[in-house]
Amino acid sequence: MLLTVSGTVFRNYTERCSDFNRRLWMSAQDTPVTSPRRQRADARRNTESVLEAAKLAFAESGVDASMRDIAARAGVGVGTIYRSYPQRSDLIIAVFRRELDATAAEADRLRSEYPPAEALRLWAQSLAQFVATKRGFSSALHSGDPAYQPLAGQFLGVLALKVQDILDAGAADGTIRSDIRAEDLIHALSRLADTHPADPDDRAMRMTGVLLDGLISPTSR
Amino acid sequence: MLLTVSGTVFRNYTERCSDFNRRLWMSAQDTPVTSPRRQRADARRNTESVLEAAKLAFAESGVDASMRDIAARAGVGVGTIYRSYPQRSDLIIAVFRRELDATAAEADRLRSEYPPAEALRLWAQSLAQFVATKRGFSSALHSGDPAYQPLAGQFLGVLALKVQDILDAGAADGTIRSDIRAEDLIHALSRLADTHPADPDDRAMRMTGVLLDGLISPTSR
Amino acid sequence: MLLTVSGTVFRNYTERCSDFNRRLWMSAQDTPVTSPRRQRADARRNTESVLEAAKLAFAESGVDASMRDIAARAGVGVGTIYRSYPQRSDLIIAVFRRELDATAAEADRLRSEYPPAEALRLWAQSLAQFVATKRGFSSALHSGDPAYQPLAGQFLGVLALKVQDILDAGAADGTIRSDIRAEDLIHALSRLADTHPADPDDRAMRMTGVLLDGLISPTSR
Amino acid sequence: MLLTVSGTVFRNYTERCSDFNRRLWMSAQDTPVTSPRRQRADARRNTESVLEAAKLAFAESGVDASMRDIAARAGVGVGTIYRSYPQRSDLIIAVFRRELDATAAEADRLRSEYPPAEALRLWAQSLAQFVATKRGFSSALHSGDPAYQPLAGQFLGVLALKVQDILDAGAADGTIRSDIRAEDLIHALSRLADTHPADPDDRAMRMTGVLLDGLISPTSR
DNA sequence: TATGAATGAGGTTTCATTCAT
DNA sequence: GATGAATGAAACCTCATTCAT
Repeated sequence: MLLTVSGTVFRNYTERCSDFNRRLWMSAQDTPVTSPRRQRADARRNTESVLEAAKLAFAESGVDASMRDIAARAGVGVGTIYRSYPQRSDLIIAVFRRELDATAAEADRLRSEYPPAEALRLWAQSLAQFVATKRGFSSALHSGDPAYQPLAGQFLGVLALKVQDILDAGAADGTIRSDIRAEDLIHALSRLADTHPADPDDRAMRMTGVLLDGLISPTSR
Repeated sequence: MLLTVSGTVFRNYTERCSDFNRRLWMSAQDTPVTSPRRQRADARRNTESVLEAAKLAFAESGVDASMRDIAARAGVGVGTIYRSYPQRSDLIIAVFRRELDATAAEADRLRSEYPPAEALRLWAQSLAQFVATKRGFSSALHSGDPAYQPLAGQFLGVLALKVQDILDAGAADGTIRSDIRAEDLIHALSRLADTHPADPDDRAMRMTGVLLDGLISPTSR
Repeated sequence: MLLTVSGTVFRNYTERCSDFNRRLWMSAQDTPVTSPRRQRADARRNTESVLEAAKLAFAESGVDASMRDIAARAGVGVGTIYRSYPQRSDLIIAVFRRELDATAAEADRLRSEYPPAEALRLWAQSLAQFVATKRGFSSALHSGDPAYQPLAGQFLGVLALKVQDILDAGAADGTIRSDIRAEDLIHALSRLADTHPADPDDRAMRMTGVLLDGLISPTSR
Repeated sequence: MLLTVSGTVFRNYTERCSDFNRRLWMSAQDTPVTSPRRQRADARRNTESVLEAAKLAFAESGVDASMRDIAARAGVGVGTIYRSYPQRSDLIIAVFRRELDATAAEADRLRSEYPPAEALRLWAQSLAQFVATKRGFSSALHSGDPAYQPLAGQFLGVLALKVQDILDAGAADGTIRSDIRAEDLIHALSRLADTHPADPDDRAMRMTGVLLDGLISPTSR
C-alpha cells in the first residue's frame, strides 16, 4: 500500500498536487503553515476536526489509517478531507506539521541554552517523543514511495536545518564528530525511536543513547 | 492489514500452521530446513521458483507484496503457494531463512576468527547487506502484528543467540560495553540498515558505524 | 457456505448489520421499508437496479448467486451492493421483502373475504407463486445457517402472524384442524412449492392440495 | 455450487460418465450394484472406506461436502475417489444406494404385510428416517442441476416403482386417492422430511402426517 | 462547498478437478 | 492403481479515490 507505484498515481499526483505542495513548501522555508487568507468559520472548524481526527487515527493505526475512519471520527465526509488534502501525504504533513515546528523550535532553544553535545542529547529525546506517538511515520519517511516524497522533504527540510546548527557548533568545539550530516542523523534517530507498543519500553532510548555515544566525543560524555 | 487482530485469525493460524512452524523451529535449532521425505520433481521445481519469485517481490515491494503477483512471477497458481505456506509469514520466513542461516553462521565464523569488536563490525555489515535486499523485513519485524510473531521469533532467536556470544566475548575483554542485549542491537541494526534504494547509498553504513562506535570502547576502535 | 458457523462471522454480522436489521424489523411491524430521508437520485436508481438484478439472479441460480454476477447485471460495482447490504442475507431479505409484504397482506384480505378453509387454499397459492420464483429461498430458510436467521425470523414472523389468524378462524368454525401451527404450515408449504423449472409444472400445486386436504376437514372441502 | 450450469460441465459429464451411469442405471433395474468382476483386495478396502467416509461427510455437511475432506476421512487421496466416481453425483448415488435399496425393499415388505394405507404411513416413516440422516439429499434431488440428474433418476426410479405398487393397491381398495403419482409423493415426502437439526423435532413428522391424511381416505384413517 | 454513494481493482483464501509421479 | 501437488477460477470483502448531487 505504501509502495504502490503506478504511472497513474504519479501523473495524478503531479497534476493535482503541485499547487498544494508548492504552497506548503514555500511556507516551510520560513513560516508556519499559513491559513488561507479568509476561511469560512465552518470550514475552519472542519479543518480542525479533521486534523485532530487524523492525528488520533495515525497514532492508533499508523499513517495507513483508513480515510473513511478519519472522516467518521471528524464527523465529515471523506470528500471534505480530499478537498483540503488531495494526497494522503498532504494530510500527514498537515497533521504533524505543528508538532514538528515545535520540535524544530526546541532544537533552536536547546542550542542556545546548552553546550552542543548536551543539546543534541536533549533534542534526540524530543524527537523520540514526537516519533513515538506517530506510528508508521518513520516508515513512511523511509519508504521511498513517491507519495511520501513531500513528507520527507518537508520534515527533513525543517528539522535538518536546525539540527545542523547544533552539529556544526559541536564540530566547532570538538565535542561532536563532524562527518555526520543532520539529515542522516534525523533519519537514524527516527528509525530507532519508531518502536512498537509491545516492544520493551526502553529499547528505543537505550539504542538512541548508544548512537549518540558514537557521535559525541568521549571526553564530553 | 498489519494490524488485524481477531480471535479467529489467531485460532486458524495456530491450528493450521503449527506443523509448519514446529518443523521450521526445530530445524532452526541446528540444521537447515529439510525437505519432505519425497518431493515430486515438479513440486521441488515449483518450491524453488516460488521462493525466488517471493524474494524478488519482497525486495521490490516489501513483504506486503501481493500473493497473486508472486504466483504470477513464479509461473504457478496462487493455490500452490498457499499449499506450502498457509500464512504469509510462513512464506516470508521461508524466503529469508537460507540467507538468515548464512548470516547466523557468519556470526559464528567471525567470532572465532576475529577479536570481538572487529567481529561485531564485520557482522553488522553482513546483517546490513541481508537487510538491504529485504525491504519491509525490518518493519514486519517491528510491527507487532501477531502474524509476524513467528517471524520475529525465528529470526531473533537464531541471530540473537550467535550475536550474544560476540557481545559476551567483547564484554569479557572490555572492548564492548556490556549493557546492551543482542536482541536490542539486532533490532537497531536492522532498523538502520532498512534503507530505500533512493536513499544515499552509504547512509546506512555510516549510521551503523556510529552506533557501533557507541558500543565499542574507544581504545579498541 | 450455507453452514459457516464461526464466532467471528456472528460477531461481525451483529456489529455491522444490526442497524440494517433493526430498521427492517421495525418496518416489518407495520409499514413497508422506508427509504432513508434523502436519497440521491442515482442511488435510488441503483437500489432499484440492484434489487431487480438480484431478484433475477436468485431466480436463476438460487440465493447463492455470485455477488459479482448480480453487480454486473445491475450495471454497478460490487461495492455498491455491499454498501447497502453488508451481508448476503440482507440483500435476500430486501429482495423478497416487498413481495412478501404483498403475500402477507393477501392473507389478511383473503381472511376477511372468504371462509377460513377457502382463504387458506387461496393463500397457499399466493405463497406457492411467491416461492416458485425464488429458487433456493426455501432452502435458505431451512438451512439453519446463522446468516439466514434474520431471513427466517423476518419472513416467518411476518407471515405466521397473518396465517395464524386464518388457522384460528378455521379452528373456531371447525373447518381446519387445530393442531397445526402456522409456522409449521408455512414451512411445509414453502418446501412443497420450492420446485425446479424442469419439474412437472403442477407437482407443487398438486401436492400442496393434498397437504391442505389433510388439514381441512372433509365436510368443508 | 449446486447450480453451476456451464457448457463445459455438461460436455465433460456426458463424455466421461456415460459408462458409469449406463452401468449403474441398468443395475438399478433389477439388481443391487454389482462390483466389478475382480477387484483387488486393497481396492475393495478403499472403496469401502470411501463410501463410509462420504456417508459421514454428507451427513455432517450435506452433499456439498468437500472432496478433500472425504478423502482425508477415508485415508486416501482425492484422485482415488475420482477414479471410482468421476462425478460427485456418482459418489452420492453410491453412498446412498444400499440404504436406498433397503428403503425400497421395505416398501415391498410393508405392502405385503399391511393394508395399503397403513403400509404407506409406515413407509413414509422409513423414508423420513432415510432423509433425516442425509442433509442436502432432498435439495440435490430437487435442484435441477444436471449433475444431479442421475441422482434423481436413480433414486426415483428405484423407489417410485415400489411405492407405486402401494398406491395402486390403495386405489384399488379405495383407501388411497388415485390421482397422485408415486414420484410426486416421494418428492413431497422427502421435502417435508428434510429438516434442519435446529428445527423442532416433530415438525417433519407432523406435516408428513397431514400430507398423508390428505392422501388417505378419511374412512381408513 | 460538503457530502457520501459509487466505483472497481485488488486483497486473501478455498476447492473441484487434473495429472505427474 | 493410488497419490496428492498443482492449478486457477471464483468467491467474498475492503477501501482509496472520484464525482453526482
